[in-house]
Amino acid sequence: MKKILIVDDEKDILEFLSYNLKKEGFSIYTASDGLEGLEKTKKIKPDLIIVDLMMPKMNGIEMCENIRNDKKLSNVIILFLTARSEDYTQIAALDSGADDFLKKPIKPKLLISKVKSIMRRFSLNKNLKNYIHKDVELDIEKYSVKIKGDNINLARKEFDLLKLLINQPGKVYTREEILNDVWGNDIHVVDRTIDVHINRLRDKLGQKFIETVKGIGYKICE
Amino acid sequence: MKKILIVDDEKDILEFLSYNLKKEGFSIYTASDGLEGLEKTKKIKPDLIIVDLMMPKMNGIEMCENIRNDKKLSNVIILFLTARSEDYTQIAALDSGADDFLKKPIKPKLLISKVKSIMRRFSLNKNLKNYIHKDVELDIEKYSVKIKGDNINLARKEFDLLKLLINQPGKVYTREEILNDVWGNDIHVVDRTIDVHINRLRDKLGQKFIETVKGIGYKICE
DNA sequence: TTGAATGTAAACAAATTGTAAACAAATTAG
DNA sequence: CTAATTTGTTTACAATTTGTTTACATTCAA
Repeated sequence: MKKILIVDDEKDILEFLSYNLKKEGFSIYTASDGLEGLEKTKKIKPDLIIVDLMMPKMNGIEMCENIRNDKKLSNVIILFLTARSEDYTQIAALDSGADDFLKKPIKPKLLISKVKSIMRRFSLNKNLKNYIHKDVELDIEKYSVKIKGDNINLARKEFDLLKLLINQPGKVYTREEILNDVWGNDIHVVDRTIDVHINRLRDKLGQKFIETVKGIGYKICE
Repeated sequence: MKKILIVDDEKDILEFLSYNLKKEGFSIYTASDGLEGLEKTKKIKPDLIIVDLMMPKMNGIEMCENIRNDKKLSNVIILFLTARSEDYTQIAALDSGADDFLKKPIKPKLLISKVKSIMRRFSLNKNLKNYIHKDVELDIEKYSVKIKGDNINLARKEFDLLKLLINQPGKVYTREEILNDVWGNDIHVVDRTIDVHINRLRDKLGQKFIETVKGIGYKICE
């Protein structure tokens, strides 16, 4: 499920956007100022951020710049919410790394269309995603994994498994989730196969990188 | 150099856009209706298309749909030019696969900003004429390849394959991507054909230049 | 303490790739 | 035009890597 973070200081707008986007099946998170938005971005790692240009504490452009300067977050799509459509504002926003605009007043149909369209566009390039956690760096495009800068070699299933887990360090992935994501619904393997791959990953990544949650599944240590 | 195709039936607008974009260093091509636009898209393979919504013969939306349905062209960015900004029009356009909008009257600064911003997202160095990586030097125009300055002879398919891979050293190209790019999606050859060509490339370029990523595809060593 | 869950090594199965060779198609030379 | 040559494709099989299962050891929590 695609995650969308909405950042706006006006409660009405937050609710309005949440309602309309939830209806379309997106996972919605909210924040009410730029600082909170930045924090949640780091925590949640949304696929898309819809952010108001004018906000207290940290405005949208500052927030956007902060995000673009963080290598770990560089893949997120940023959509600006703007009341005024003056050119100079848009230019500043574009330079700060915005991907698109939504003009107030927001019309639900246009909102949905735009969000879907921009998601579609970016899903073409989604293989550019990188994940960094602790000493481990994962580059989807290069299919490479580095530990402290040194390349290590992972087999395909090991890579896919790590890719899943590293999506959200700290989150426990059940065996069922893992089977569904890494193997797919129609392929049936014994549960214990996962354990074997986890074991091999631990050999390569170090014993402490992946934690067992007995009775549930596995997670990457935060 | 990035190629931009502008499709509009109004000569004034074609000239206005051409002038402003040429000044920024883009290669500009033009067409005056949707049909011509579609043909030129196939021939030129532009990075970006700026297309008027309303045109004779084939309107922008139809043209856009046609392009989106052709897998070979699916990466092109499409920017709509629209006089009216009514929502229903925009929605139809977004659904047809448009990436963004430009509203008439067009302001040069906004145009440039928008074009650059949207290009940045798709910043693949596709149309460079020469590639140099390690000891290997590839000249697209001359169709020649040098190793440490010495010419070597590559067959056409070998050349095309190398040209693709050397686009982004380190990036893994899947067999599917390779087939799509080197052979095109309407020509069907067996997967293993790729392997054979890779093998021949290795004989000529040295065994260590191209790396196998088992289960995925091939990449050029960084 | 005890039983279920997990770690782990080893055996086995399956998939992928390297590579040579045969053949087909396209190109070039005569 | 035809023959010779080059290029492109398929195939077969060996080598290698990867994936899965199994069996037994170990751990952990009730």
